[in-house]
Amino acid sequence: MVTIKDVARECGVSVATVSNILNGKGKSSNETASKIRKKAKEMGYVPNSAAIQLKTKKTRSLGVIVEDMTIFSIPDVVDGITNYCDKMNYQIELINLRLFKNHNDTYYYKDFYYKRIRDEVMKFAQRQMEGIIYVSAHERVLPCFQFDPQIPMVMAYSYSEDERIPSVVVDDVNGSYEVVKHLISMGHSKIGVITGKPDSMHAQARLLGYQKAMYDSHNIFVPEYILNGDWGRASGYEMSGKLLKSGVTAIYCMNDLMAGGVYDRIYEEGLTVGKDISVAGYDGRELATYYKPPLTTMTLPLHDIGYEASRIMIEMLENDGKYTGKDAVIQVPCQFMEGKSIARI
Amino acid sequence: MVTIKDVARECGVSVATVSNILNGKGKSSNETASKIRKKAKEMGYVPNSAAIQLKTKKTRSLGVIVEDMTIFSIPDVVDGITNYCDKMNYQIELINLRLFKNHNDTYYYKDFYYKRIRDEVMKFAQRQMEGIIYVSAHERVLPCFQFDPQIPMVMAYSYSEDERIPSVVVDDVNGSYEVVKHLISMGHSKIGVITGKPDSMHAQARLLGYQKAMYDSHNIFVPEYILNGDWGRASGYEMSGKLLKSGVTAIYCMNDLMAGGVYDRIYEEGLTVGKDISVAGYDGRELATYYKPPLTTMTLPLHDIGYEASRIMIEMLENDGKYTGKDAVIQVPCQFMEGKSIARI
DNA sequence: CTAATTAGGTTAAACGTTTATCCTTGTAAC
DNA sequence: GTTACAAGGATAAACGTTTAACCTAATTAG
Repeated sequence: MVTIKDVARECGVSVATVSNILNGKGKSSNETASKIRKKAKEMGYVPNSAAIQLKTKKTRSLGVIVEDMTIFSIPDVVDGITNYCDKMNYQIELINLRLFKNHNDTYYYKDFYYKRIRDEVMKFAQRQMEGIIYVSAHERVLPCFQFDPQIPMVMAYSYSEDERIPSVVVDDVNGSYEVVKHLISMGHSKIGVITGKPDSMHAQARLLGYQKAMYDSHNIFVPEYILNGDWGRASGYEMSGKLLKSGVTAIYCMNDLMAGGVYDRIYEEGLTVGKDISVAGYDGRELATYYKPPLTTMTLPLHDIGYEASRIMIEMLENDGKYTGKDAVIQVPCQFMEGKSIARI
Repeated sequence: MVTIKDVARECGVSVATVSNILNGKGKSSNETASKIRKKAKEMGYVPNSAAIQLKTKKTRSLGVIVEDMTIFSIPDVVDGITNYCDKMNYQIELINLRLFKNHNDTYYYKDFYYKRIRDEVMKFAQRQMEGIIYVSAHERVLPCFQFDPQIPMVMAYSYSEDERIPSVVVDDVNGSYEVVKHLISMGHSKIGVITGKPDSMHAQARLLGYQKAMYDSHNIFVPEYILNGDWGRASGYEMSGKLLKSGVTAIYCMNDLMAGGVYDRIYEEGLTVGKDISVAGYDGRELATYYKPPLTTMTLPLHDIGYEASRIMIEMLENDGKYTGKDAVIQVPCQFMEGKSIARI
């Protein structure tokens, strides 16, 4: 490997001069400057980043921790992160916890879980990462960052309990509001809803959006129209049975998977989706475009969440690691995706 | 940040001693040893990895380049890579080229494409990555690594033209062979096949597997049974129209997406999949488990490919960066996934 | 004509480790 | 009582940069 010394010797100048020229600092004649640049290129000089790091204490690297690389949504968030970091010329180190794969249930005990994360954060600190982005599709709040190493952090796609740590999340309330508003605008007022797991933040927020939309449109609140699902396809199938009997004209599922189960049930009863009964989903998964008819749903802003999270991270870095935004929680809007699963009545 | 000097001063010994103890080298009394270890922990000493890197020239980091994080298969391969690297205590730096997103078509011109990759490899070299794993879901061969920096490389999920670079790929021939053998074992002999794009390595290999299975079972080769698809759902729909007329009892699609189109067509003609006509797929996508009936398919060994690629990478690293395996191409077997889409006749 | 400034550099310290070499003691062997 | 050796450490150079401080000659201001 050719070093700055080699270049300096070859050009007959000091290393300081080479360093200055190559970094666009200091002063020097155009003559030497171009000679140095030419030689450096010629000799294939690449600065040793370990040395630079050691000296400047800047790595221009971010640590990214994901809970599971292979589940829906995570890769898209990472895609957004890489997109912005590339633009800003930041490097990314990736840690994939594989939380749902490596370990048995004991792993979920708070202590183990937190210890693992703490260890990884420590490693990142040791490697001089300038900041850490934590990506989780986990619904529950993660209050796990109340410990030592003062390295700036941002949560993407899930919440932090610690208010000093900004969280970039889906704007579920408004997204859900829009879906239901759309159903209403198509003439529906008896709108059943199959929720996700009731203790999930997403389900809570989406339910609020539903209620707000219903309220704003002066629809009477009917408790029987609200049934708890568990995000799984089977629960969509199961709950829609009850809903169909209750006389609703539309079923809003809090994710596309459950909507799949709802489709199954509807066809089983000899009805047709988008004609006899309407269905709306949430998530905007590719899967949903293959449903027959294609599902009307809300696309999650996964890429944007990653992008925004890294934008905030780098902004913090330029500000002494402190977050200066007014809200600790940043809501990113979903995008409406119209299919053919909703009838006008 | 507390350095080794601080620890040394605090313990009243030299930095060399601290370094030796903490790295388990040299000799020293148990007394000082334990004192140093205790103090170090107490003071929260973490070694500065930039300094270590500078001195030892070892980073224990691998660069991973993926062409697009968000497309099917890539995240699972990365998952496999992280799994093995975690075990071996190697760190990962990620670059997501976003090849199909950022740029218009001109980008695909060989020169641009190669230049981009070369640039990224250079960056990795500068950052002292010990090796690079290149992950591509691209079908075509990538002859792009014939350039300077002698940093060890491994290809995952796609082929390299350069024989010095090992490629870890799906064993398509045998996977395809097994699928078709299974169809035959269920009593089918008139087996239509919808291929992927004919110029793709995957399609070629899977076709060979098909032919081999047919030949081994003494089935007559019928050219009309082989129709070219393009991996897209629509082409499955289209091609199955012809196939149904030609009297086949089973249709083998070279991916699950096309199989979806085939299902559509079959139901449109008033037939039932898994009864009147059988369908087999390839890829083992989650999607396929939601088909009705669930599709019988071959699951790609994506995790294993990543795992194996990094295993080979690290093996190379321990061997002066040279690959010593006998084959430049490592085939990883698929796993058969039985659905209910194949009738016994 | 002198003093101040500037252009175009050079010197050397510093970043935080590792590691080969060197230096004391104390003990054992003869 | 000398010689050897080992145990337990210390010294200092080196890794490849950056950067503050310094130097010299030439130009400019007054």
